[in-house]
Amino acid sequence: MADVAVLAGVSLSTTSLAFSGNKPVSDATRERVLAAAASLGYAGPNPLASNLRRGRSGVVGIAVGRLSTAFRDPAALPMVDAVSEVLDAAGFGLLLMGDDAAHARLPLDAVIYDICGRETWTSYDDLVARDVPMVVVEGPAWPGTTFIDIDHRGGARALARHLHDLGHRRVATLTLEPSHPQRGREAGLRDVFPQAEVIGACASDHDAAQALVSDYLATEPDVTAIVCQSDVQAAAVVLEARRRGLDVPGDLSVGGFDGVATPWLDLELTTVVQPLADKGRATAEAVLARIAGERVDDVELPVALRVGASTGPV
Amino acid sequence: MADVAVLAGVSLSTTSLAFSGNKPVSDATRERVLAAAASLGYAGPNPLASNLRRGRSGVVGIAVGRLSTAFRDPAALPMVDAVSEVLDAAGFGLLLMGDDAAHARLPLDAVIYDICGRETWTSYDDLVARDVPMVVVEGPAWPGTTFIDIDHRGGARALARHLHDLGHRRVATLTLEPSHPQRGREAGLRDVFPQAEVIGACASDHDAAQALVSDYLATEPDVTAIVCQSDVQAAAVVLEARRRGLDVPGDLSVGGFDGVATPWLDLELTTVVQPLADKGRATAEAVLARIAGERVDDVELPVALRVGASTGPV
DNA sequence: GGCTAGCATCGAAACGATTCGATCGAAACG
DNA sequence: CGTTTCGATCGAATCGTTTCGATGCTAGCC
Repeated sequence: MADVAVLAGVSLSTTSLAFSGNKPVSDATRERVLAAAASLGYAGPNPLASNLRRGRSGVVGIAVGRLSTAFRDPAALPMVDAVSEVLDAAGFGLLLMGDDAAHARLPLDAVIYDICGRETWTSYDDLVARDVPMVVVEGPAWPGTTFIDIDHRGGARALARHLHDLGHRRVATLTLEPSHPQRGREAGLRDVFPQAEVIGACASDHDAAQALVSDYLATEPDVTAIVCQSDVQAAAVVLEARRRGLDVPGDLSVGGFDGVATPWLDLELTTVVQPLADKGRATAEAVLARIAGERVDDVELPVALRVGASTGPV
Repeated sequence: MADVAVLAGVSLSTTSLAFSGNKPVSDATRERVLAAAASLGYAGPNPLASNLRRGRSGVVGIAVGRLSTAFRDPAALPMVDAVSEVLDAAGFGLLLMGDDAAHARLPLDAVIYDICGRETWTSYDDLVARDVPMVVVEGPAWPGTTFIDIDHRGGARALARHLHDLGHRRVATLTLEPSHPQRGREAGLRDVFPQAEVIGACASDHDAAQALVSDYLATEPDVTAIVCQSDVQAAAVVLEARRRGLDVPGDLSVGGFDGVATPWLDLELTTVVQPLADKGRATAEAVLARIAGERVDDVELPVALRVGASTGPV
């Protein structure tokens, strides 16, 4: 940059300003600087140096655990997509943080913890020590973090009421692996069906859900509805029920959660639709605000029951 | 860090060495330094400063286009997963690069372009100017980049031969949107069935494929097999064929590409299995080598035909 | 014509580490 | 006991910007 300054006949500071635009520079000067840069093959301020000086890297970490697990659930993508969109627009990039890596040396301006089932993350203490802002999505409300969530309990309760209204009284549920959202969703169900039987817990994964439900249905249980805690699970339950000759919703009603597309299913699920993109945007905005040093309030987003064709009267 | 040095009674350089381990430091000294750091609440070297000095950020960008599109295809995840794993182990993080964002200011040590249909990327020129190493996976072989690919053509040809051996002569194909892999796969098919009819082109997306095939099958075409260029497409074709009362593979054989799991399908697809994890590892290793300044040869990985239950004799 | 504003520019001081080459001791050797 | 060797430690230079406060200059105002 110094060479560019000399060639353009201006000072180093002016050259910097010409690139960053942080203070007014006359058009003539700016053009002279850019021309000099071009002729010297200078590609603009070195990001590393710029980062040090500004105390900011423009990189935001997102901890989602193993990628293939985290993104297998179609609910994850639109959310991360929205995060990425907002951050991109603000000039920030999104860095995927694997499970256990030593991210201590990476230049992170903030970190997002998304749907983390694990109650502890190896990096948490370190990030606290470094004073890196953290935003937790549907996870435990750790001290010092900003918390973005949806109304798990309210949504689950609405779905349960819908089933109750249809006359269902004997209901079983397939839960997620122990994690934060799981608790609220199960609680909402129990607000209406305190006795609901737990079939088992598994990730939002087709095979796992199908296996659990297959075993369960083999016992010819006396239930008229199964409430799942994700749409992927619900889709698996529908397919498995049919495979066993049950009609959905004639013989069995099935409820989901998330409101994602299940194109391989020729039936619209009754489910609790959560505003995935809004959640992502709220998350990204919280991140930006915290990076800017502002105080940020926790957020809880509403959900909506969508009645599809997978539930019906008893 | 200077304060830590003073408190520990050593020089700044020794303190740095105690943290980085780049040169031997006596155990006693290291402990003293770490203790001093702990008592001062010093969380280790500032990554930003470290980055500038070392000329490296530890961040590798991966350009995949829009996330929700890129990761909807289950073939994408295991590959990125493997990339992330290798990079993590080497202390690098993976930064998702959206479509058009200005990543110019981000501190990137290298960039991966994955399966990019677009022939140009807005960031390419800039990265060349900055001299950032680039690795292109299944994309165009731009000058200066390292190229990781699989044997699209050979795989597609093997699948085509398999169908030919089963007696098929009238074959149609569903192609991907124009992009690099598409070309090789279609070429492989035409090595055996030069006249194969193109049903249409769409992304590796269930709905899109189903729509295309639905229209096509409505014309009651005179074909005995449909070759798809991804498993997601193939699964959609199977379901759509069945919906129209066709038996697979009795009335129609269907071939895929990728070798990913399609758990919602009760039938194993005949497909070309590509080594997704190997591809990811090869990519990450190429990235690391190029960051280290080594010359790296292009890579082409083999694929394998897997005969499942979606193809059968005419 | 003198005075104030305000814009463009500049100099210099950070930002917080890493690393090269030199120095200092103590152990190993003959 | 003198010399060599090697590991631990240290000083100082450097990485390439950004930004604060100051300066000069022109334009506008009464």
